[in-house]
Amino acid sequence: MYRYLFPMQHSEFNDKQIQILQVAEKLFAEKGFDGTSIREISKIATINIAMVSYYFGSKEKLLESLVIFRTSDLKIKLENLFEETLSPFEKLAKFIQFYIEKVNDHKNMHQILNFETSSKKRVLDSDVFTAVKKANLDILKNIIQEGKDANLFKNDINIELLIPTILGTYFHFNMNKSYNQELFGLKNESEYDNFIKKNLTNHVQQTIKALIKK
Amino acid sequence: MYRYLFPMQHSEFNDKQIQILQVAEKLFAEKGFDGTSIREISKIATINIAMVSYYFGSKEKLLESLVIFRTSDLKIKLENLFEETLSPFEKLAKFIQFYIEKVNDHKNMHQILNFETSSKKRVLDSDVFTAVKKANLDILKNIIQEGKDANLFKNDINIELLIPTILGTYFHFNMNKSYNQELFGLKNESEYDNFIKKNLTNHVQQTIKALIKK
DNA sequence: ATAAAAATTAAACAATCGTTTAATTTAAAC
DNA sequence: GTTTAAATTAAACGATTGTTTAATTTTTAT
Repeated sequence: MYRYLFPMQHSEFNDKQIQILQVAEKLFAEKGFDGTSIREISKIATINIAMVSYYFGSKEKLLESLVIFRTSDLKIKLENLFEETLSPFEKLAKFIQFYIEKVNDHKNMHQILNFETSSKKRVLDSDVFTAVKKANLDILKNIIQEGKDANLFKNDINIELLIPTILGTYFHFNMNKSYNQELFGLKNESEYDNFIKKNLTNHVQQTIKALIKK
Repeated sequence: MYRYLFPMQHSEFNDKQIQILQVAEKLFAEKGFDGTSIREISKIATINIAMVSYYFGSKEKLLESLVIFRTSDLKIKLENLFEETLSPFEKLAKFIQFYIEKVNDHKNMHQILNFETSSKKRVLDSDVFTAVKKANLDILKNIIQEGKDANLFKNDINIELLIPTILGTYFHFNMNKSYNQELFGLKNESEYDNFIKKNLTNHVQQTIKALIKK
């Protein structure tokens, strides 16, 4: 009997651990942390109940490991965008497109984080997310500044409030999924996803553009 | 020993029931439905554990009763607005202000609903909310139409996506409360609430206005 | 091939969960 | 004031929770 008691800070997870993390991510997103039992995770992941404690120590530490496992995926990488010869408007549109795309790719993790960060039950190490959020915000700030310098964007823009509008629109759309599926006549999953990629993304792009253009 | 076994469809709740509902609302919002125990509710509401089953039948039915208890509060009442001699721009601004104000007044209930409607654990009677959402949407549609008729608004507006932007911006701001408190230097609760009432509301108003104005 | 380490298992653990019980107290009706 | 109904209580219920145990199997290293 061996025990993984060291903290998993550098996401050195083996295949079995990743298998557990993926099932946990799905179930936590669908039913919430408190609404998901270890037995349920074990059953779907086809492992023994004891393996969760064995690999992660506890249910809470499983959540912490999941966060560590996914943290790197939350950062948007747009550094390359700045080297391209795009106008500030084009850069902004791409930023929005990539951001929504990224968040949509990891919607389960974001669903979990949205609940956990507003919940008073558990305290997740928010420093990591704060850093990620600020890094993503800085990318936007640079684009806006470029547009200001080129005399294309307004000067009195509250950049910090653009993120809530960009992501908030997406999240709110997703939080009312079945309602919106009916409202927009999106019959299946692929139509729904396509609507996000095209219509919703375009709506957000147009919205932000209208707000900031001089 | 008597038992309240009939369904509570018309929110005829007595003082004790309302007391329980208010505590439950707060705790469900803070810790989630599954993260809140009946014993915890009872303790804070200073009632006996059995009273929840006595009055509501079960924990799930307590949630259903809570939804019924609050449903009427979710509708925004703006009929009077149409009788005023306001321009479509002013009406739109007022609509946004009232909507955000209303949602902010019942943020706990909305927090619960946001989780429950996206959760696959329980199924709330969504017909009620769908009706409320559509009614609120219709008010906005009327305002937009008025603006179109007056040749003030664009003709190619996707009205259905305006709501996600209006409410999504607010919800996303609230979901990252502590992050935003630091980012905007909002030291206490009243400063935070004031920021929503003024800055955030103004931001949303400007955003929607910029998007739709011809 | 043997020994040590790691992985996996079934079973049991105590704690907590929502719910029900039966008895008692309080309030309402006559 | 007596009777009936409603409200409230402490205690117990069985089920489920996360976690640990001790034994066994599998893998790795020598």
